[in-house]
Amino acid sequence: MERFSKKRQAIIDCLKNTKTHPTAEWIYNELKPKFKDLSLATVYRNLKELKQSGDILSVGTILNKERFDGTVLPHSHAICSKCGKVFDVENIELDSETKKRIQKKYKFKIDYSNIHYVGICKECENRLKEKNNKGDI
Amino acid sequence: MERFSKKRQAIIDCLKNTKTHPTAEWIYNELKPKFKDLSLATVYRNLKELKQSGDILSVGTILNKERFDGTVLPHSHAICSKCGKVFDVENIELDSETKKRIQKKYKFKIDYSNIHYVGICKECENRLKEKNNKGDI
DNA sequence: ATGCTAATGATAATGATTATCATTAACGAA
DNA sequence: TTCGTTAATGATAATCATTATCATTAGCAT
Repeated sequence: MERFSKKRQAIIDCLKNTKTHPTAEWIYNELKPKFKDLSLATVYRNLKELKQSGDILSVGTILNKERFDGTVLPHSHAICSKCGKVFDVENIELDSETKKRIQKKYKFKIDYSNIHYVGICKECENRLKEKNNKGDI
Repeated sequence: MERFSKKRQAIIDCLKNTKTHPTAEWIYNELKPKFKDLSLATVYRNLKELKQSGDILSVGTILNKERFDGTVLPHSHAICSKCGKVFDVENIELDSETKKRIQKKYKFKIDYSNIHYVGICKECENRLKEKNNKGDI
């Protein structure tokens, strides 16, 4: 039977209390001061379990690292392809006719759908401009 | 100046000629019989470059492996969360008002958007049923 | 307080992807 | 056609995020 562990709860809280979409390592560094004996393995283990139980979500693998999300209400993500920054974005309802068609055509049972808006955040755009200007000597 | 390499062309062709959404290793195994001296590194290298140049797309990292797509016309994907199988799905136009709002609110320049329909394919559903029935002895 | 075992810490192992570097091959110029 | 330049490659070591292992610790029912 599952037990109530302080570290698991801290991981959940950490994720619920940030608007960012952290990696396992970020959460580890965040909690380490409070739990001196915290192990990175514990963070990975719990994130995996919490994801399976539906208590948290995964945004997917961005820039080679999995990113997590404590907000389970339906919403989308805007993702910067340069720095990997993620913003929560309002949910939009997808055409249910399309969903039905997919389920029928592929005999595929849809559990949920994700929308990712991929692009460039302001900071990265500015940084790229800088670089270009320097090249124009 | 970029040169025309037979192996790069074969990798592109391989991707354009399959309806699946392969991993680097799958492509490697597919081409190995024709190019006895093909190296896995060459496949990885080219996929990375082709992705950057926009000649191919990445479906994302599924079950810990990056999956590629030779179809660059706008479309979506249905993804089985059990086996990782991917189906191409008709494109649907997302609400442009929402996009404008995102760009303004986050000062975020959207390049493109992805829709993933996550669920369970027929084969996996059947397999799960099997397993459950066996448990009911 | 005791016993059971889920949860953890430390760390080795795994496995996908990338970097390195010597060699090969594409291709423009002679 | 041959030659020279250098992009592309093969082989493999290195990287690094994630997972597995196992001895120890700590929730919690009794």
